Amino acid sequence: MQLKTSPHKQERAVATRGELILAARTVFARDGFESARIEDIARIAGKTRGAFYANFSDKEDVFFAIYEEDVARDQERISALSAAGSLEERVDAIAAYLAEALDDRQRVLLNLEFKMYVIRRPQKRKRLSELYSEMCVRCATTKINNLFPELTDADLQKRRRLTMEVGAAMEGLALNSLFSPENLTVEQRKRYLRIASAEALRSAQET
Amino acid sequence: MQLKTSPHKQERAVATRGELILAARTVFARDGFESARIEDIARIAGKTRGAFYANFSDKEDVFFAIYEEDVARDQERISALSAAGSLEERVDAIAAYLAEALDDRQRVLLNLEFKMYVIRRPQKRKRLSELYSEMCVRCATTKINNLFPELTDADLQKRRRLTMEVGAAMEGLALNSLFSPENLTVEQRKRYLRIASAEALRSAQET
Amino acid sequence: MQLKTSPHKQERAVATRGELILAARTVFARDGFESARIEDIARIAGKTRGAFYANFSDKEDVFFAIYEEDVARDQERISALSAAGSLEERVDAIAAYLAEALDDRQRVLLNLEFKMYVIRRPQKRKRLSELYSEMCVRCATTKINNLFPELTDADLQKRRRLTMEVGAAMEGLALNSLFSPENLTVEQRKRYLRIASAEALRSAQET
Amino acid sequence: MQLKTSPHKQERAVATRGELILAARTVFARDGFESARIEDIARIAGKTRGAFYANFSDKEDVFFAIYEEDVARDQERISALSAAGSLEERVDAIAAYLAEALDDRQRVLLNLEFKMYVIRRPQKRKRLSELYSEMCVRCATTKINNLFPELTDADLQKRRRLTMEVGAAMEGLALNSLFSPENLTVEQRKRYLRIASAEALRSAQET
DNA sequence: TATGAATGAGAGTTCATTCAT
DNA sequence: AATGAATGAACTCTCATTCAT
Repeated sequence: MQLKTSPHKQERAVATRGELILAARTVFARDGFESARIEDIARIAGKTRGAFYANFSDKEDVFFAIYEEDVARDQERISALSAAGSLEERVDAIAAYLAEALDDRQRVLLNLEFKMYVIRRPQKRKRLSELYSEMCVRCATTKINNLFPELTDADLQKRRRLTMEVGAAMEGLALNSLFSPENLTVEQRKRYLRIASAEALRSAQET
Repeated sequence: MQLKTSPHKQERAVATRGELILAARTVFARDGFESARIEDIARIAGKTRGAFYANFSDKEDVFFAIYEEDVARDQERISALSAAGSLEERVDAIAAYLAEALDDRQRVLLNLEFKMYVIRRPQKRKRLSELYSEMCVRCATTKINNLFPELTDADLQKRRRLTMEVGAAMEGLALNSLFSPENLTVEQRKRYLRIASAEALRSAQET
Repeated sequence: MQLKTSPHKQERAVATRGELILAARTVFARDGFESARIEDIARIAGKTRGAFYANFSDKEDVFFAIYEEDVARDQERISALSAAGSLEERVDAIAAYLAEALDDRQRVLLNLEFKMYVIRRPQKRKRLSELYSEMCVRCATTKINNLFPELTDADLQKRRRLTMEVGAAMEGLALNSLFSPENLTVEQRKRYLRIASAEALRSAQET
Repeated sequence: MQLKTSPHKQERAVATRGELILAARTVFARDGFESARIEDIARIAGKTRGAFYANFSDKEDVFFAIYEEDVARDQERISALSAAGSLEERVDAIAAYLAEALDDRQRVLLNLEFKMYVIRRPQKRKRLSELYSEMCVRCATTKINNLFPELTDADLQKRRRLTMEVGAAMEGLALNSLFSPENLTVEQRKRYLRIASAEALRSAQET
């Protein structure tokens, strides 16, 4: 009943989990949650189904683990954005980050998948409450807002709107440029992103 | 095996098909394409699986039939929009139509589902080519543009952009307000819609 | 939505269900509930797993269906026993019936299996309440007691004891003669049955 | 890799084995052989699966080890019963021992489980032959018979019958009082035990 | 056209068992 | 002797689809 196990084992276990999550990203993005097969995830990770179930309770479990990773990563990256420079420059910095995120096909598809999943299973929100509040935090109260001291604390609601609106619109553009690249180019998306950000920011400063 | 008082066979068949499509909308919107069960569709339509397979070759078949119906319906409705009035008024008319469409949860979910389906199965595009070109038409070359004679035929590309960009952004907003209604209200979406439409239109008129 | 289906289909469905139950008896008796494989049941019935699941919700479902059939059958048979003749003759009739039941290896094993199942899952009793009360009825208040008008209604408790005790003892003998036929022969069981029945009856008649 | 203060390796190994067997009793009695999970056994013993496989070759192996322990224990205890006193007193002593055994739910369930196991796997008898003959010895040729010098050696068969019949009947009563305690109380079982023992003994003395 | 019994491939999940440490 | 990560066979159950009627 020793809880201390050899470092090798622990390392191996962590590595396996990481490989499985990585593989799961590929498969969920490629096939969608429903069509994703555990066996595919395991095989891509170079493991078997058994290894999968040793690390996750079920398919939903990895799915959420991916989301957790993404939330953590985004928060870190956004925190790292510089708060220095003119308003213009800071808008640029965020726009660049968003543009990068939107260029990541896998990331966009996983986000869409996750949102559809939650929309269809409102009862899962309870279990997701932690993740969900993290997401809200990420959207509204993270460092992103510190980038804009022009918006006082009293404007929390507005900052939320700002973030959500621009993010949402961009997601729609990303989805549709995957759906129909001929009609909605990456260039257009970038242009729109700049316009929308500026507009949203401007409107948030009103009143 | 007497047929009762019901009308001609053909009429009944058409009615059955319609009822099945209606039921399929409900089920696809509720469960998503993969999780949708043929039996549920049939039951909601008051039929059995047999009736389903008498009318559609498979699950994908109804799915596309729904899309066809939607494309046709949108074209009709948009054609019916008045081309009279000031630019402002015409923007209003379209915005009102879009707002209505975005308020229809089922419609939004079906659209998302369809797009995800196509994104994941690029090879299906060939089979979808007819539908797909219809969709492009709907997006760019339909009567919607006739509403704006200010934009000359030479600006076809710009008109495309106009439609796609605004539509895509709105879809993103719709998705996210389903995902997180607390953070993105219908009111916000409507406000954003007006701003984005005007901006897009303005940018389309440049040069 | 006609509920009336062709007689052929109905007949076929009923026949299939019957064949599956029959096969399930064989498999449950041979392998026990846990080890019984649905596929074996289906194959022995000449069907596939799908047919099984069209007729039963799960493994437990057939298991209980078998029990229901057995309860019904026993009640019928016992009702048919003649209430005429001397006490001796009536004891003989019941003893003969019990002896027959105990000679049926499959029946004994299924009964044991069912009892073990319930013992280990007390929470299942709620769902089993109907079956369970039927069983009690079968044990205590059925026609079996009418065979012995010597025991007045006031002695219901005693009649219960009579039935349960003898039945239980016999089940133990049946189990052990399956377990160790060399040490406990059928002959012995029959002799013991007569003795125990008479003794139980005698003791039941005592004040 | 220093070994702590614990005693010799061998002693630890014996202790581990004992703890595992103890845990296995709990789990087999609770879940049955098929449903019993090695992991549960190990966890209850405060060990891991590895410890289990270091001590037993497989699940069947512990199962039989339990049986061996039980056989040994019963023989010891029965040997310890006093052969002094009147016939009546000696019957009482044995009846008391049986009553105690039947009150032990775990013991009863394990016994039933073991018997069902063997009934279903006649081929296993070969491997079980040692155990099996031990069991027969326990049933017929142990000290239990020495308690009754009234029964001469010539009556070995009868003594066997005596033991088996009463034991079997009692097991049936025990099973059914677990299955349906409302209908078959412990009191009844005890009463029946006395009657059956006396009757069996009497019949063994005949001729 | 419509029925619904039946098929059977396929997926998720469990768990006895192995093996490197 | 003991650990626990990993294996992989086996099993239950689901459901799109077929087909005789």
